[in-house]
Amino acid sequence: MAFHQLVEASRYTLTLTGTYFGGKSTSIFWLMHRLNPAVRSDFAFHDELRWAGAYGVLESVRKRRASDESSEEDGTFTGNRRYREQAREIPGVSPAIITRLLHNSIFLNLKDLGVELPPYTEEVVELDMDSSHGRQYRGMESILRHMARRDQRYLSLWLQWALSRPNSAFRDEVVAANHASVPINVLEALAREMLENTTTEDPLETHAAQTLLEAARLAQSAAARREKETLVKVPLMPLEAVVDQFGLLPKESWLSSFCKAEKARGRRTLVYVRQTGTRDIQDRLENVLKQSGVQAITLYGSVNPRRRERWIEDHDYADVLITNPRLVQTGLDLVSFHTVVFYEPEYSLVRRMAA
DNA sequence: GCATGTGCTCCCCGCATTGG
DNA sequence: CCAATGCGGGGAGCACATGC
Repeated sequence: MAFHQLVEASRYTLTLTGTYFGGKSTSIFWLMHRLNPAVRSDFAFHDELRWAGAYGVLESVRKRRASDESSEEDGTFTGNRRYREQAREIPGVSPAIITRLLHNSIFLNLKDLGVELPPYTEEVVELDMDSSHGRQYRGMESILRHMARRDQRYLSLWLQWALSRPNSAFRDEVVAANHASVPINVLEALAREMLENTTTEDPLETHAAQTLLEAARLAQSAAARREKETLVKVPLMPLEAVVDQFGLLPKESWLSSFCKAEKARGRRTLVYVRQTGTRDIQDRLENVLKQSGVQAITLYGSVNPRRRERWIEDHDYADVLITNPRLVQTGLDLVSFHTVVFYEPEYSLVRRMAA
C-alpha cells in the first residue's frame, strides 16, 4: 500500500530489481501492477495467473480423487467430476514479457555503474590424476560410457560417477544402479557383449563384465524375493581407494597448499563443493585442511536458511569455509571471503552466476 | 499441567543433465 | 515426455525442552 501511494505521489519512479530469468514471471507482476497504469488497466490485482499465462510458464496438474480407486467410470450424465485440474506457475518467462518492459526499462550490468571494484581475476588450475587414480577412473568411465551408449538408462549413472569419482577416490565405493524393475536381460546382454569385445590387456573391463553377470544374477534373486517392491540396488563395480590413509589426492594437496598461502597473505577462502549429500566429501576436506594448519569449517544444509548469515558471522575466525553453493545462492553476503575456489563446479549456470 | 519452541527424520517436490 | 542420477527446501510428525 505504502509503495503504491509513494508511486502515485511521485512524478517519476526509478525501481531497481534483480534478475528475471531463474525466477517466476509473477515476481515482477505486483511490482509492475503498482508502477504501471497500463498493467493496472489490463490486469486486476489478483490476475496473476492470467499474467503468468501470458508472460510466464504454467504447469497444469490433473489429479484423480483417491477415494474413487475402486468405483466405476466417470459419470457422464451425473456430471460427477472425478478429476481436478490445477494450474500453477513454475519459474521462467516468455519472450512476450519484453513488450511490458522495453519502453520503460533499462538493463544495467555491474560495469555500467562505473563503480571502482577491487581487481578480479579467474583462473583454471589443471591437475593430473596419479597413475592408479587415473587408471581406475578411465576404466570406470569407459565402461559406464559404453553402458550408457547401449542403454540410455545408464546415462545419468555415467554422468554422476564421472563427475564425482575424481574427488571421492580417497575411499572405497561401489558403483551401483537403482532399478525400479530389474532389467536382467539387459544386464546379461551388456555383460556378454563386453566379454566378447574385451581385449586381454584390459583386466578391468573383463572384471567389470563378470561383475555385471554377477549383478544380473543378484538382481534376479532379489527380484524373486520381492522384498521391496520399489527399488532394487544392483552393484556393478567395486572401486578401491587409490590413496592410503595418510595419502592425499593431487587436488587435495593443491587445495591445502593454496589455502595455506592465502592464509599467509591474510586472505580467507571460500571452497564450493557439490558432493555434500549422500557422498559427502566435506569432512574429508575439512580434515585435510586442518592437518595443514588451516582452520576450516563446513556450513551444512542443516543450518536454518534464515540463520546462515548470522552463522557465518559467528564463525569469522575460520580461514576457510566449505559449503555447497546451493546453500548460499539466495543473496548471502560473503564479501569477507577474498578468494573463491570452485572445487567442484556446478553445471547449472544460474547458480554458477549467483555464486 | 499445558502451551510453545526446537531439532531431528522422513517424504515429496523441484531444480539440473542427455538423448531417444 | 521419459528414464536415471544428485542435491536442497519445506512440510509433517515426533520427541524433548522450556516457560508460565
